[in-house]
Amino acid sequence: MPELPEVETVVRTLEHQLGTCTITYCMVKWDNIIAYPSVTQFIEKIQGKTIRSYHRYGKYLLFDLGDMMWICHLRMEGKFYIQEASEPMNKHVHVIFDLDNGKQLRYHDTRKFGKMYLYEKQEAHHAYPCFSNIGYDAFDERIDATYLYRKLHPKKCTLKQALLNQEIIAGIGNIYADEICFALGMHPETKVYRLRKKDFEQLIYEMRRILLGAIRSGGTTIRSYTSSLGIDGRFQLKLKVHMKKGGECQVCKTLIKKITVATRGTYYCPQCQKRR
DNA sequence: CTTACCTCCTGCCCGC
DNA sequence: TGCGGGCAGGAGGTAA
Repeated sequence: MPELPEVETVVRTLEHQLGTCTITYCMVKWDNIIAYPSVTQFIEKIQGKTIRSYHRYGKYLLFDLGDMMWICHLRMEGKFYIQEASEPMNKHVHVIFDLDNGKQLRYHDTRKFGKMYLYEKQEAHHAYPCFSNIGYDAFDERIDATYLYRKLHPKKCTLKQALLNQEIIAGIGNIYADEICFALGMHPETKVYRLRKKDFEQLIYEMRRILLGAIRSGGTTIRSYTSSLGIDGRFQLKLKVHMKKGGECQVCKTLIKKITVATRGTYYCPQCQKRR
């Protein structure tokens, strides 16, 4: 499940491996991947465009095409591969881009949950319809304790729900939400209105420390996720609670528990993480 | 406003 | 060994 660090890894890898290149031909094999505009329009407009730069916003990838912006969300299992046209086609490749450097950029997505958008380029990110409900990126300087307190203190939701809410902080998914709760020593079901400004300062610090650590190790791999070019992240070795049910807590040796919070599988240490 | 539930999909895991 | 059922999960949608 690509979250902020994995998407960052994909962006950096594609930028490094492809650089500036032109899309000469596009083929869509599963229509529902294309969220906007229509499949026909998407193909028509993207062919002939040059990828000028690569960006990330929350969990979204952005390809700057000059006059247009191509935006992708990998959801659960989306991956990009750069391959020779002669290499065998995997059955889970749903969108194919021929490039002027002779290679193909292939979008692979086992569950077909990913989405692609193609818009006229806008000045600001929030001008794109797919970002209308997306808040600041986790590394955006506008996220500070005051901002989080103002946004979250009136809410009745739990800490884990708040971390997963892309309208407040963009980029955190199920894995890092669990890791951040552990780092804070807070139970994932702690109500956010119990948190003080000081807690939010700590939250921002731990969130960025964990996300940066994951970016440095190339993103996390759990079951399905590999960044483009088959490079696996190695952060899974450093996960402290996520997917560790029945394992010993590294701090206190208590067994890690798994519960469900807002329909998400949630892992935590019952000793280190207390409700407030 | 909040919560609950449904949809999209496939692979995996379980029980028989 | 195989088959059917249940389940996970990011985000958007709708209903209550």
